[in-house]
Amino acid sequence: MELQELNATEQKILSAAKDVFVEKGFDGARMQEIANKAGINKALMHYYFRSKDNLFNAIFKEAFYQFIPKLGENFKSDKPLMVKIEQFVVDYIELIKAKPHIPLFVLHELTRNQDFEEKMLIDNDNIPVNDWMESVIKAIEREEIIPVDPKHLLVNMVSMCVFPFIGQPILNVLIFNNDRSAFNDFVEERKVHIVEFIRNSITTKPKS
Amino acid sequence: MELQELNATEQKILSAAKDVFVEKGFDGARMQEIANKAGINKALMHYYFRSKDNLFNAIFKEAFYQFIPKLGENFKSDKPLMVKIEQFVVDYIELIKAKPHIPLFVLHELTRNQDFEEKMLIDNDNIPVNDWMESVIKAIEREEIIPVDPKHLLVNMVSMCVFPFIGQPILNVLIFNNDRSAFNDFVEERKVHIVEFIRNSITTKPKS
DNA sequence: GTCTATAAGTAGATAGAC
DNA sequence: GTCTATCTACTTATAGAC
Repeated sequence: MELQELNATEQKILSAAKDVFVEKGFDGARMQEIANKAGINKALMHYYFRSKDNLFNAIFKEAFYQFIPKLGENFKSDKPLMVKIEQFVVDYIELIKAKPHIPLFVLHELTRNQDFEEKMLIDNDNIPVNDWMESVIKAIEREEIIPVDPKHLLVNMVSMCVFPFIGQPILNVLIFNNDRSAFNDFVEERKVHIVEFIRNSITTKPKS
Repeated sequence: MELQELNATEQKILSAAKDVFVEKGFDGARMQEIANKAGINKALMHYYFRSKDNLFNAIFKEAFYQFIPKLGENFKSDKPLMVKIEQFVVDYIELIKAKPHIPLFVLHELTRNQDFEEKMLIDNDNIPVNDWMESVIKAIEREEIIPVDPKHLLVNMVSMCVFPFIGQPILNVLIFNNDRSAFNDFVEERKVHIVEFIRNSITTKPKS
């Protein structure tokens, strides 16, 4: 989306579209439901956005970059690695807590639409994985942490933050006996737990 | 599904249905495509399975229990916890490698269909989370591992095994530059890496 | 059991009045 | 810009011949 002005109607449509697409997925979403939720009719949606595909693309890019955290500023800094990891884990869990359905939605749609790579045109500059790699290697050289593969460490960290939200329906049944507040408490605990779990695994300091 | 006899046609339909539903999801799947893939026509599908919903339910339960690993035999044993963890990680990654699209499919459909709990009638006996909990607590008492919340440890372990497959399209772009064999190597490495990562974090032995 | 033909309903999209 | 009414295509499902 360009940085053009959006009138109130367009904004209402986009907001409703995002709600419905995220909840139902592209295939399950109905233009009629989006129109109803936006308080207008279908014809007006097609006036602003020519097709369902167009409308979807308009909301997906934003959802995608909501899911891909901006590691940039954090990892380019010169703080100790564990400080950066703690900041990432806390911020990322907080982010997903606010929009818990975004990760599953994004990943499902990416799998559905194989040629997304061209569409999304992910610019690796915006998502500086290389900064993360260097950051870990430096920490190893400084002997802040023991030798560890930066890619696996990154995937471990992200997995442990995101997966509970994607697997929530199963966790709710198998672990929390459908007690919704128990799940929320659990996620809150993870901000501390994940950092400690990683720290115990990779830091050179003796354990307490 | 009961353990009744299934004729060849039914099996062809079920097999085709599973392929299409898992690839496209319920909303994206078309009965016509399933019929084509099974080498029959739509009418015959409706003769055996009354509706799309019926056909879906027939394949979903199997997919679900393919995704939920049977921890039973493993965790009821009296082996050291790290031995059990290693066995779980290796077996589970091998399982998902064989059917890499099952996890995202199952989780997406569970989210789509809120009342699945009644439908699936998950019997907690088959999925003995309690055995895992006791197993961890025993290991803490024996001082094989340091004190750690069994629930978080379970979620950590499962997350690190499953998430790479769910997030594969993103990992492929951000980390592996679309080199598919690099992803496969990465997953293979994780069988060892995850176990070591957990061992370093929770065992009482000094690090090497 | 297996097929062809078709019914009934719904989806996305457009025409055209205001 | 916003609406009502409608078109066209597609989807699930069924009727009925063999």
